[in-house]
Amino acid sequence: MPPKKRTRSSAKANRNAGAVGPDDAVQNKTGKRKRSAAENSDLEKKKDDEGSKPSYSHWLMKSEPESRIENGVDVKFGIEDLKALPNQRGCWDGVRNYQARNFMRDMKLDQQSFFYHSNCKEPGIAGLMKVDVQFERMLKRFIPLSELKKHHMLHKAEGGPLKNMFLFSRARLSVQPLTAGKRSSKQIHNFI
DNA sequence: GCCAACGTTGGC
DNA sequence: GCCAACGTTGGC
Repeated sequence: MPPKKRTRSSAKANRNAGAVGPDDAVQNKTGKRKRSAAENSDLEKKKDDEGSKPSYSHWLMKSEPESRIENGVDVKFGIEDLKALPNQRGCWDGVRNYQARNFMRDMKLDQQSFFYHSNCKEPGIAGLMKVDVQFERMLKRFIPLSELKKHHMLHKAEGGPLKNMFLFSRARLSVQPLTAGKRSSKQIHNFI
């Protein structure tokens, strides 16, 4: 098995093939620091929002396809790296942000996730994977960030499935739902 | 490499 | 619980 890799928020790689690993994704290093705002809101959700959570069907996950050394470790993990793993499967670890972690907990097996290349020469969506984490396919055509933004702006103005995108409203969120509801998911899918 | 955005930490 | 300092993210 290839060595475990970590990135900043995006994350990656491949310890236990076939498992999305939200449980160990975010750790409390000391176990005694204060709860973050995100953690608190998480707890509240559990308390009084049970059952009324929106259910998402498609996701977007960011990772860095270009080499960059962080703490002596190369964090590179692009879609080609996932594709190259045994069974084209890996484990998406190293996610530290609590909201991102919570989204990972909402994921269901075999849902689709778009593989976004970030912090690189050509940021954008490169391909598709299944929540498993398994490579599914490359997109017919790479969709650069600029194009995503164009669609997003248009949908915002005229209505459309991409009118709300965490990609543009929440900086630094490495795991995010792409859309809610079956209809809009389908629309998005056709799109791509 | 720069730096704006923003989440986290931790003293108070 | 506030908030300044700090660290990370990620486009450019």
